[in-house]
Amino acid sequence: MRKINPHDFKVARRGTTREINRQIVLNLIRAHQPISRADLARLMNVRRGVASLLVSELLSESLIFEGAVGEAVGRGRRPTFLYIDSRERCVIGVDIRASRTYILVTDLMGKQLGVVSSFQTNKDVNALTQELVRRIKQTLTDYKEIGVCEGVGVVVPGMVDPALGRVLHAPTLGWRDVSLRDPLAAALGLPVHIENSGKACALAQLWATRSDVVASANSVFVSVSDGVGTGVVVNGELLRGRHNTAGEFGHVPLSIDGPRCSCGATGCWEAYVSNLATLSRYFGRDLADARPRDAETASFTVEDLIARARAGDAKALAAINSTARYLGLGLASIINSLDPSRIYIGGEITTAWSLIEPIVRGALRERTLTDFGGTTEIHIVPAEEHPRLRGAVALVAAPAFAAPMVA
Amino acid sequence: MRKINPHDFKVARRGTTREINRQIVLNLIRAHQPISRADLARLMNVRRGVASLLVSELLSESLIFEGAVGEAVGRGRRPTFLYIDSRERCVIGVDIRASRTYILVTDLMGKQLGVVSSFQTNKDVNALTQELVRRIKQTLTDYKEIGVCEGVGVVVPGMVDPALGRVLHAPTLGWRDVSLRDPLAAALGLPVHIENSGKACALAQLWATRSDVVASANSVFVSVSDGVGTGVVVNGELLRGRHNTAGEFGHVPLSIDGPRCSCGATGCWEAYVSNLATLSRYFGRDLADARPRDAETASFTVEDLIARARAGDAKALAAINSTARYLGLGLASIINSLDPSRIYIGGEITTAWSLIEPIVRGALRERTLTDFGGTTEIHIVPAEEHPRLRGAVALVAAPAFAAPMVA
DNA sequence: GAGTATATGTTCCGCGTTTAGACAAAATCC
DNA sequence: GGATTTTGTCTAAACGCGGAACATATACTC
Repeated sequence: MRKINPHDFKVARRGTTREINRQIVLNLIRAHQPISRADLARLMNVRRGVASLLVSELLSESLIFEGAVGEAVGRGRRPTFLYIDSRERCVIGVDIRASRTYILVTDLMGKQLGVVSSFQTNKDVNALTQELVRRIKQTLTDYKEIGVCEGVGVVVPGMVDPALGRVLHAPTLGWRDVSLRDPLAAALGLPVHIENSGKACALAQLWATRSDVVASANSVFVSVSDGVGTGVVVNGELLRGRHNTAGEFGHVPLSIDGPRCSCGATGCWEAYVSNLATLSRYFGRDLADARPRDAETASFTVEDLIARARAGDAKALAAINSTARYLGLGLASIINSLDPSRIYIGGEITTAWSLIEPIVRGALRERTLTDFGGTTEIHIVPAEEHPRLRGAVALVAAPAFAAPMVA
Repeated sequence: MRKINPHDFKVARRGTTREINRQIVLNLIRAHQPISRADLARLMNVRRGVASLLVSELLSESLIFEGAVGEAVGRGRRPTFLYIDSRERCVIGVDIRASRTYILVTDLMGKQLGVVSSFQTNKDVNALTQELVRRIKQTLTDYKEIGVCEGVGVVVPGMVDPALGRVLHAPTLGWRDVSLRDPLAAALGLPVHIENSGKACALAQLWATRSDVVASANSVFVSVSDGVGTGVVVNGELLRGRHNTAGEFGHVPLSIDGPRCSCGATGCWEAYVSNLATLSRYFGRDLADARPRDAETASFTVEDLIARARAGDAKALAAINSTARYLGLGLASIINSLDPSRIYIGGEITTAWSLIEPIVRGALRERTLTDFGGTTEIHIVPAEEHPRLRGAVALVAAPAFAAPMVA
């Protein structure tokens, strides 16, 4: 039951019906390919004639293509299968992180086309832009077979204004109101989209096409690494809020008097569950201590910690279990406030999921308001799936499949 | 950019375009009445012919009516004004609270038609249902001029399944999985809708037609009274979540080690800012103390406390200021997680808004992640506006104006 | 191997709805 | 009283769904 905004609405035009159904066909092909016109008509509950016309429109725009004739199930004419046309079209995803920057090339369906390449992040925006341009151009010329590039998606760990294409604030990069999209787009001659990495991760899961897991239209992505990034999907749409800053659950407090957080406040969830917090707990240091780690501990990662815990180091296990508990307590807040169908968790700590799940679940049950809450689906997203890069790619690929704005 | 759910979508039919535009016209008349066909056509950017046809459809269904001919602005034929037809049609709103139950009759536009009546809540569901039926029938026969009743909206302080029409859990009423809608509907012979009161309050603000304030499509309603109820509106739609339990910000913690909350957990926002918490703070009692208040303090309300504070009672002022600070800290969590365009606050504490606003704002700035956050619009909704009853009414009236589900 | 049954994909026409423009009605200005 | 302007209605064209017929292609049966 959505209210029509009487000051900003979209009237349905003569072609609106067509536009809607066209997008539905496109999405059905995306989700069910290979699929025949007849099956499309059945799924949509329209006559085959309508489906045929919609398909021929998409064919003429070469958004889809006719593949081989399929095998008939019973008797009768065999169906011609339709596919999203991702041949000779590619998308580039860029994940800028504090330490390194990653690049991935995929097709329009998000299928990985090469290896993930990376380089050290130069925090000078101009230098970074130049290096990105160089590497992207290199990639596109090196591999001619990947075809035309449809666009570049860039995700950044910070606040972004996607409309203006600017990074408003990225603390770990030291960026404040820097222009990123337009210089990149100008130098590459390609459309560029930028977005916050937490939001992009949520997008990636929303738009993922996996046969085993159906994407959830109400979900939250929680990325636990140096900080805690979150992205929220409501009704199949990314929750942006007034200033595109919605979804910062990392800075909702567990205890307002708790340890100091990188954001300046105290007791944020992030200050309890970030990798830094977990390691600090292990090394017995004050969580609020921001001094650089000494040489011994500088290269010690959460993965190392988990390895030690699995090897029987009780102190390591205790540190991880503690993080697990706080993780669950924070997830409970997300569940109480949003009641999502599913929560995705990414980040290094998830490699210990088998160890920590019972503790997370226990904390969850402790603080969720309803019994449902404690049973909320939790999906672990391993780092190998590159959720941020997938999200960057989705920024480019998804708009073509989105529902038209109407009413 | 909404994703089309490939397993649950709505194909656009031959009449879908018209359905959409019909609803737009209805909403424009609702928002701008009195308005002429020609003005509708201009607002919608369509030909007058189309607007005329849509209007005549609505006229034939007597959803709208033609009023007097308006005064011409310049020269030319004078416009015939159109209005939502709320003549001879009424809606009944019911607000069930732990202590008392309130009834309000309005027209389809939510205009109050009589006085708000109330009676002591009988916590036995059957008895309460019978009394409600008796009183509603009485009201409808007493005032013939209010016309046909379009339906009854009921709001309850607890978890509701609007689809099944059941109250799943209402702690203050002691209800657990009770059937409320169907018995009422059967006895009254009228459509009945039930919903959680916090969600209804948010609905009320979304659907309110006020010339001075434009409703916000991204807002949060926070109701501070015995407990803390919240309702969230995203993209002009009530946020329900998987089990219709979304929006329980009252049980997001400020400090997990804080005072015990009615929900069983500790340190919930509610445990810091509810009326009980404020009063307990004044009386110097442990916030976690659940013992019944003694005779002296039993009838002492937050309003009394505010009166004392305004009269110069330093202890009273301190108690209120403390609540104000916690209120701001909790609102910061809402802003960080949802970044709404506007927050509505209702409840007794708001009568002290002039006293507490600087403190609330200060706490807000302290914990919001961005500078925008601290400037989020806050609207006070006074009790006299009966936001819960308005919400109950909106449950009945709003569906007729809602956007069609498409794509 | 011919005939029959069944499934896919195309084509044609009907009808509802927007789009465009003409026209009548009503009011003001000169 | 005539010109001008605005409202509201009406008609024809274009568009796209709805329904059904038709051609095509395959498998089964005798």
